[in-house]
Amino acid sequence: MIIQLDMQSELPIYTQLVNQIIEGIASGRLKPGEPLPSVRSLASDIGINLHTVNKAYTLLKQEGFILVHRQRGVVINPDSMPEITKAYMGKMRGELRPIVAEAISRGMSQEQLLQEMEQIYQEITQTDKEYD
Amino acid sequence: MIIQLDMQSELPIYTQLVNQIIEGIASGRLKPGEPLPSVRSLASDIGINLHTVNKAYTLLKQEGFILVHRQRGVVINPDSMPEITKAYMGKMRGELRPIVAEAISRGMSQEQLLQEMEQIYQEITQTDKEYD
DNA sequence: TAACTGTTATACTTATAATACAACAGTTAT
DNA sequence: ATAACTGTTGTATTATAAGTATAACAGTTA
Repeated sequence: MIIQLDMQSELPIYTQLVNQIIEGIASGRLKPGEPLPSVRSLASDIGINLHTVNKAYTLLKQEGFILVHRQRGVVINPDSMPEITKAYMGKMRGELRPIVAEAISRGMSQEQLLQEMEQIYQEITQTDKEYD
Repeated sequence: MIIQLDMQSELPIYTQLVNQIIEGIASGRLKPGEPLPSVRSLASDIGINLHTVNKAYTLLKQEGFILVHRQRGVVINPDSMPEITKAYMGKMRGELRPIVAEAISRGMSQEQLLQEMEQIYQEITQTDKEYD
């Protein structure tokens, strides 16, 4: 699992970590049951503090993306992924809304916008690569 | 212009202000040339500090959504809206990407996702209302 | 026994968000 | 003229979040 951090980003480090791990799952690079580095080794590898990694793992655990066996380590949830709950849909719409509004203000058509979304979806799920 | 703030939100107040004004423009409720409340009156109306409103206005001005005449006040840009620049597209894609990734992880299909986006686009631009 | 695992606790630093109070320069209506 | 308004700027303060540093605990594994 390759992690790319932007220290100049306005996004907190732990948020960037969460995002990249979720994208790893979405892309298939991280498969169910696959182990993740320990909080200490990952922190050491990318040069950040243990607590920052721990915060990201804790969030991912609360949502159900990963499982934590007390002394065995961290793994991608081997059984299931988080559901499409009403709470999640509300969160997602709340995030999309200002993005869509700005696009409209700038004159972007619905077709353009949907095409961008489709493009990103394809980029993430592109099947022409295998990760083993 | 009705402003609805969520003081419990993780989003800063000035960000909520920016978002709501941009959505006002996108929906047509705020038309080109239309005046916005002064920093003091808006701050007073919604019970926040002058500087918080000023920060939101400054950001909107920098992007080109509003114009500020030194002593005349603030208006929605009467001539043009910000363009769809490469920088903007990069920002937009960077915001969409983690949202799409999470949706994929949770098993949402491309069709479902596009439908949500379309729904939000329609909600914002619905033409069955007139704002005069 | 030594090296590892997640977890927890405390303390500290830094940056951002928001507020409070004040003033300046220019405009507008009385 | 003068009072009331405009955006702008400055400084100081408080609160919260982010990140780091150091340390320890309990259980696992080689």
